[in-house]
Amino acid sequence: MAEGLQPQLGQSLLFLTDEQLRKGIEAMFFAYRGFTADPDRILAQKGYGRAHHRAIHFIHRSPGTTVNNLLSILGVTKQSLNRVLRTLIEDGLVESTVGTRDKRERHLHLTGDGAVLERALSDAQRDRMRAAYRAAGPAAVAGFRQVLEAMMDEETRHHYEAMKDRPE
Amino acid sequence: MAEGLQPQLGQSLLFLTDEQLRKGIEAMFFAYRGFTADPDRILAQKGYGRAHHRAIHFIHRSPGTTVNNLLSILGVTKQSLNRVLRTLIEDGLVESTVGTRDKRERHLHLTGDGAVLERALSDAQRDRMRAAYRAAGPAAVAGFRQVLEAMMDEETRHHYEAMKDRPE
DNA sequence: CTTGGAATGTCAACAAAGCTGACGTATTGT
DNA sequence: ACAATACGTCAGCTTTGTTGACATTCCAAG
Repeated sequence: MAEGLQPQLGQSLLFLTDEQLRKGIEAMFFAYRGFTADPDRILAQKGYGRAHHRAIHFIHRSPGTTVNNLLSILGVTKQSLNRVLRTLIEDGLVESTVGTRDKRERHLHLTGDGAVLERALSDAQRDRMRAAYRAAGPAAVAGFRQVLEAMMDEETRHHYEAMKDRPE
Repeated sequence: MAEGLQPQLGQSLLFLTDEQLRKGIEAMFFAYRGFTADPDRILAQKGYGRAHHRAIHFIHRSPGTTVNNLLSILGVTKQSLNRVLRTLIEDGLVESTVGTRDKRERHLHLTGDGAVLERALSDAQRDRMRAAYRAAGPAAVAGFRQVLEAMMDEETRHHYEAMKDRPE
């Protein structure tokens, strides 16, 4: 809509037109569906949902994390998280142990079975991600990450960066 | 995990390590929350949800589209879409007209009020997108789009590309 | 021309997962 | 001793997905 108005800028700002932004918005919407499709299929078989996947992912990522910490990462209410956590504990995928230093806290870990499911889910998700990365190439991937990081809320970005370079 | 195993590849494949992929996965999760946060606030005020936003977006994008076409773009069941559409029609944001050629079809359009809400929602979402784009720069944006497109399902990508360059 | 099947859209009922609010219990720290 | 914190739970509501049943419309085969 604006290319006629700012000819002196040449190509440099054309990527900020409403049309380009709309394409980006639709790309996010459609890509997110692909992003979740493979794990969703595995989860549906086991009677779980996306909420279970998120809990499993971050417990795997930060073993021993507390309920409160998980809450602030996931950005949901404790009632909502608790419903998911309860089924995972009942099914023997997650174990909750009373804190040693502070006995009010519960530390969360994946069990062997939990780790198996986590692996299946993240393998499925990584396979698609890897294919996309490989198709796009390293420069594109760097840009992808940059834009996503700039799109996060301030507080969310802190969570993201806090687990940025944790060693394997 | 693998940098010791393939020294002959140098930096070239390091962006495909499990760790890099995991970071991309988390970036998608966290960024999507930011992506939807601003419209969600507007929608909540009016008593609508994300499903209403999606319907409004694509009706705006393709005026006169049929329910069936919208269904295949959104990837939900017709019953689910219908509930959303019904409230939008009742509230006078969308109008549904019986098809002239085929009377089974309903053609969907935004009303004046509907266009006002659409504008508010897309302005909010574009503002964040624009800030992210501006912060990351044009090269990063190109990579962002490339990776997202590679992440879509085959069928989804066809929908995406079908509305790729429709003129304003 | 009729009639049966396919396509389109609507209504009803249920499930997953988010939310608020209230409350109980154990533990910690002042 | 008492207030604050961490966690769990009950009850109830909302949004948005699902399946199943049904009405309307179109089209094509007989």
